[in-house]
Amino acid sequence: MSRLATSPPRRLRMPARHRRQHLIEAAQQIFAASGFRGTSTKAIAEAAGVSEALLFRHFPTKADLYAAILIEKAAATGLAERIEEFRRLAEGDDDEALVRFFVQGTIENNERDLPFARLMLYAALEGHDLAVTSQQIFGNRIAATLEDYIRRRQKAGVFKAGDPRLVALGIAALPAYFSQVYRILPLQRKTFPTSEVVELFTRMVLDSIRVASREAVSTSGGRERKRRSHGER
Amino acid sequence: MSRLATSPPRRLRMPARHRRQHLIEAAQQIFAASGFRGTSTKAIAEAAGVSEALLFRHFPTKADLYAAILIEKAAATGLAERIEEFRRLAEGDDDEALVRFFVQGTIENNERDLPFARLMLYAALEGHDLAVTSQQIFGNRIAATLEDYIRRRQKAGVFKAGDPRLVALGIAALPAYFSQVYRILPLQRKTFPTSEVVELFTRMVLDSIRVASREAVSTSGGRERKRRSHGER
DNA sequence: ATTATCTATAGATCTATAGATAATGC
DNA sequence: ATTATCTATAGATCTATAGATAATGC
Repeated sequence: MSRLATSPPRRLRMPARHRRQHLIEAAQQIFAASGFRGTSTKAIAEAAGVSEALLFRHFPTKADLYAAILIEKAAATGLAERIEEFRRLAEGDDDEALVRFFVQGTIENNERDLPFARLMLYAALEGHDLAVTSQQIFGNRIAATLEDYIRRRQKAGVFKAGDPRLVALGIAALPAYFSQVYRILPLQRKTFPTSEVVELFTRMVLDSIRVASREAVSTSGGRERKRRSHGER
Repeated sequence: MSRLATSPPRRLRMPARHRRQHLIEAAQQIFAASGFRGTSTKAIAEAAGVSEALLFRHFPTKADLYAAILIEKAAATGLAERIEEFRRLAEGDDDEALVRFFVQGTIENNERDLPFARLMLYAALEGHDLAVTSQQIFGNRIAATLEDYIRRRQKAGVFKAGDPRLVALGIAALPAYFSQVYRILPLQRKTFPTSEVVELFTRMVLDSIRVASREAVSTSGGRERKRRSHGER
């Protein structure tokens, strides 16, 4: 075989730690593109530029590699800080700030690591539980915080009635569905700048959950009428 | 009937037409569960109770079978009639009826054929275009009708401003995302009756798109109040 | 006679392992 | 000496085909 001067066999060695990390990243791309069952270890090894044997030396099975990705990435997404800030916001009464943070965070989080978002969607479809899955898809802790906030604001007469779980889902739906259709899946050609989407959705969400304007007689009937005019809490 | 050593392998023959249909239905279940790449022809043949050879006699390749499902089902979902009725509604000015029809139709359509819904999501992720895909996921024609309606109502001063494509997506998001999280994917254990979801989401959507003042005055008043009481239909 | 179906199998691809070899750190 | 890496390959599974056989309709 003729060997070009520029590309010698060039085994480049890496310490196990680095190689492991490198493999995780390469594998993530491929799994994100084709799902767990649709991805071969050969494809991963090629993408990473190593032999399959090396792959199996780092991860005893394909499933182990997949699990490593989920664990690794779930931690690394900076989700922890996001939850922390969200919690702080949820202690106050600034509905608009809270909603904007949530809407924007959801969209930007997906954008920041699109392959990971795809991977999560695949994981949900393929039914890999690993707990991580369901946690990531909707972010259980964030969801719980959001629900508590809704409950509190409903009691204060600021938010309309409705099962908090459903209301929370209705809020999450806009940024989540937008991300899916416009970013994660290749369904729409035209796209929108995130800022425009965030502003529109923030307004839509607020209008959908808050009791209409302060002085107007409550339009949506029923129990909202007992809303008080003094500050909540 | 119990099948003991005496019972012969009981070949039950079907005319090609029926068998073809039968294979399509069996295959749909399996594809829906595991996606195209995650599904083996062996698994399909077993589910259908026939040999792989027979499968390949009806469909030259696995991809042909998959395509046949998409084509077959896309036509059969009764989507055509739904679009027609939606068009009629979109010619009038009854926002609430239109939104309720859309929200309810989206959720019920998904419920009616959950495997197909899963299949479509897989198809979108795996990138099988077939045109059908993108058409089904959001229903291009329905989307276009909805956008036109939004545009018209914005001009009439009834709906708030905002890119009609984004507003339409914001409307679709609630029923679509709900269906995904609660019906298509196995993410939540607790569930909600469709009627409750439809009522809440219809109200949320209307409040999110209509100009506030209008809300107090216009069409939806009396009838809505009556429907809101928690009794079922 | 025609058609639906099966068994058996080819050849490709997949996951995983064994054993050899080259680079690195001492 | 240790560690990272490779080549080669086993054994399972996958898609698809060839050729045989049983049921059906005339």
